[in-house]
Amino acid sequence: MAQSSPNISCGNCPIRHNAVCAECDKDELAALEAAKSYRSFAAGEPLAVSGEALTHFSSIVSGCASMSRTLEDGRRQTVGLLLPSDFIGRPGRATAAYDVVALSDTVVCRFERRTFDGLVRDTPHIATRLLTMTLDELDAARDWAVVLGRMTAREKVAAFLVSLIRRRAAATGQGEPAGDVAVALPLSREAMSDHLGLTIETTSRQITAMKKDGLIQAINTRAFRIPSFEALALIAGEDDDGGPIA
Amino acid sequence: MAQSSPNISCGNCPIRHNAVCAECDKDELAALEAAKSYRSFAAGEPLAVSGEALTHFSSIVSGCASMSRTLEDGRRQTVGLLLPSDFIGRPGRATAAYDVVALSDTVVCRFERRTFDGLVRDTPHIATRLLTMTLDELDAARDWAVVLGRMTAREKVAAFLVSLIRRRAAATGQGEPAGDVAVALPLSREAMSDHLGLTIETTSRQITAMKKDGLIQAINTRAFRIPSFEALALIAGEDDDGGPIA
DNA sequence: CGTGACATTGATGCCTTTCAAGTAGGGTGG
DNA sequence: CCACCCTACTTGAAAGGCATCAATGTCACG
Repeated sequence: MAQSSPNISCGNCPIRHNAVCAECDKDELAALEAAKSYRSFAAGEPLAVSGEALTHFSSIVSGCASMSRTLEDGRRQTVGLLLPSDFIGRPGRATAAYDVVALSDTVVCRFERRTFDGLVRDTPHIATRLLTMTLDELDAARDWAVVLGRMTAREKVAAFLVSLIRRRAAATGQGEPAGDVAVALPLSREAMSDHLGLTIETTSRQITAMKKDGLIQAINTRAFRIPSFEALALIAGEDDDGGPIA
Repeated sequence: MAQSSPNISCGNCPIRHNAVCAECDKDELAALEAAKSYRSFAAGEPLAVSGEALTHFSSIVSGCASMSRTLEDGRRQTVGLLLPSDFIGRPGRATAAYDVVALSDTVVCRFERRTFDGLVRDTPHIATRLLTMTLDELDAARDWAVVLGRMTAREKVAAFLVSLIRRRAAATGQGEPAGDVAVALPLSREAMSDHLGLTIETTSRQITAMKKDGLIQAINTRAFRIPSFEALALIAGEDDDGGPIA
């Protein structure tokens, strides 16, 4: 069950320089320290349920969660993969728009909704950071629309791996990945398929085929070695500059 | 060719209460009046080109534009349909992330990029409004991901018509559409297909089939009568409360 | 060592794409 | 004013990719 977690100091926080608090100075941080609390969720637990009250604004500190919507007949589409520093909720809204589920054990740093609304209103450094992050998320969502709308199953799987590897590298302060890289999948084939708009079977078959083609090597079912990141990115529909093909 | 257009007063502006300026008071508006300029684009003209410099932050005043990305082999996905009050550009970025093309004759109200960056920094009412709009756009982009990833061709077409009708109603200050409604398509079958992640042929076939089923009636190729908005929304995967199905 | 969740593999069918041809509407020039 | 033409749209036939249904395999855990 979801549990409160002991507070850690913002100074030691792993997402200190990437989350909504990234631009805050010492004084502002003190105000956040006073208002924040931590909570941990086990893999599979819901952090939010679409349509229901969302009492807190949360930032992922560690772990991984998916944001998704499920249609009446069971079809499900993940609309975002939440990694450390990503946020859940929005100012001025009391209801969750999507289901959010922990994919692995996850810790969040959170603020009561009304408290956070006040922080956004009174702390320009939070407001501007939130705007930047939201604009980034918007670009990411739009980029993903290209994947969902126009790419083949194989391209989708490659694009997913590429984006996962890129985000990992960015989060650890590394530059653009290159050459031989490893990637651990924080999610099941089902969660992956929901993200890609594919069935589990199609996803699995594409992975198998990509192994046969030497694009990826299985370390285990949830971890791959990628002999050539560039080759993978090429399949994902990108030129070798790291951007989408002109 | 793109042309400068005579300025109109913010007081008479059709998007005064919906655009980034919506929350501005009289004094702030005066600053905007001084900095703004208008420009008009004929249908088919580019407002922005992906990867190239974007010198201005623009708001659509009238008309309609599409934001899209084209892959090397010609596959194209529209990532956003821009209607009056929607904006193009983002603070602090000098390069366009997507292609933006006018679908019909379009007028924009715009600010030089650096001027706008200053306005966002110094005018809280603009910053907060921009945040709200960006969060709304993010939700819309995520909602559309469900359509692209999990819906059938027919559902996609229905969802598109529903969203178009809803946006029209919202822009003209009406509530939720109901019963017998008409809708004028501001775009070609091709642009529509790019938005839906379908081919022109599939889109056309679905429209034909929906006519046969009595869901829509052709006024002409670019305008339909919808005998029952509710019936259309149901096909688009929504319950009759206007929200996505639980 | 049995059990259950997760993943892979196989066979088949269907929806969408692809390739191709035909139709309709709008504008132009004779 | 009408024939012509260009573009946009529609319709048809066939192919292909992904989904569906079904079974088998694998690993962790009790």
